[in-house]
Amino acid sequence: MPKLGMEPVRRAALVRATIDEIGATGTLDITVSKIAKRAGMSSALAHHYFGGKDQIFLAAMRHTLTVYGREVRAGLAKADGPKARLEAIIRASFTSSNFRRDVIAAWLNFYVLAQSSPPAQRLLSIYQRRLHSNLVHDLRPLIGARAGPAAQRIAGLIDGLYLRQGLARDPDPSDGATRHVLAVLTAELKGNAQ
Amino acid sequence: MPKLGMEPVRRAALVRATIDEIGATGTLDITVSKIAKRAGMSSALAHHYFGGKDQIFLAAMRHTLTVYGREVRAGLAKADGPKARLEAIIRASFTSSNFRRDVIAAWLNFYVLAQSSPPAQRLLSIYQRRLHSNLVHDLRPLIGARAGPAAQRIAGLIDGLYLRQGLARDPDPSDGATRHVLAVLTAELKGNAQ
DNA sequence: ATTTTTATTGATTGACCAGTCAATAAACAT
DNA sequence: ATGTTTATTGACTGGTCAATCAATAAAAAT
Repeated sequence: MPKLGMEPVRRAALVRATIDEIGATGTLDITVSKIAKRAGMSSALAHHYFGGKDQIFLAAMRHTLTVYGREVRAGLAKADGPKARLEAIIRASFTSSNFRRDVIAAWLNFYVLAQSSPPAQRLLSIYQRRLHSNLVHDLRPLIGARAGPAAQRIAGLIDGLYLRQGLARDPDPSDGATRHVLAVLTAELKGNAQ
Repeated sequence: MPKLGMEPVRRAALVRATIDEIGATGTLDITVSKIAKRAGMSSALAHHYFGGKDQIFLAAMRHTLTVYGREVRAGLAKADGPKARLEAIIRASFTSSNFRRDVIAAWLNFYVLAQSSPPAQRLLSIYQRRLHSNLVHDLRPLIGARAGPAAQRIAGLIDGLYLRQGLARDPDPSDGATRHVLAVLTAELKGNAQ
């Protein structure tokens, strides 16, 4: 039965199945067999393509980060001027593709893993640095030297609201979180945060 | 050898050992045997007093929450007026006893667990509601109807900065986080966040 | 035609671990 | 003295799971 060129198809299926499985259980305590079954293959094949459980999960997070990065860039492309660009960055963090229950569950487990796994820590740092430098880039022309601290506050607020929303029982539309961050952005631009 | 009245001693030792062990590994993926060894007893005894692994961890989080609550109350007792009280609440979240690596690791794992464990979810809700109502109580006299949304932003910022600090490699003194939250508080009080 | 590469899985191994239980013994109660 | 409660553990059980491997087979290359 072997059709050639299956590798990318299988990898993609495993990545999606991993996020689905994490979303279904909430935990990273899932078995390779379950992921493989969800992706329609044997666990041996999953090992064959990824090598091990950690690498499957890291691939899933790399994918999540790629999707997020794409959304940020898409938003920035349409934005005109620093303020519009800042709003685009903030909105991108709460788009429906990043704000789904399963994706949030993956993020939470990713945070936990980042404490003990250097590759996960590295991946997380990439996300954090990118967000920070994106924010600073567009805050600087508006508030100069205060851009750095302001960016830290906004980034912290994004992560915190993301976390809180992920744990809320009611699936509040991401609107609330977005508006909250925009409100703080406004305050930062008015220079009243000190 | 049995000395009587060991139960509270053993329980306390297990709670402390649990947080230490989580801090050492970063994961909740720890064995009862490891915890028990760290606490100087057999795993059977740990099971005897707590019943199961989940219950040991929940007890550890209940303890953490108790310590945190005590610190909030201690801060509030010394504060005079709404603004000083708000500052006390914020400072309490970042005291050295809550801001230790192992405690933060426990929190992260607690967030993950809260997605799938109703008792953990309940415990987390208690923390969140308490923080929110504490903030609203002292924001209301200062900014009236805007207290609710402002409290959500401040609570989100606290959680987000806590999370970010927990994942940073350099153990930045909690000062930075505290100052950031106080800065946003100032902005909220000036009424410029919308 | 046959060798090599790619795809695929069932079965197995080796390790780990949560939870149980029977057994031991000190303290206390009667 | 005898019985009961509390403390304690070594040993065991049942189950789970990551990772490996040998075996099967289709496609591609020679």
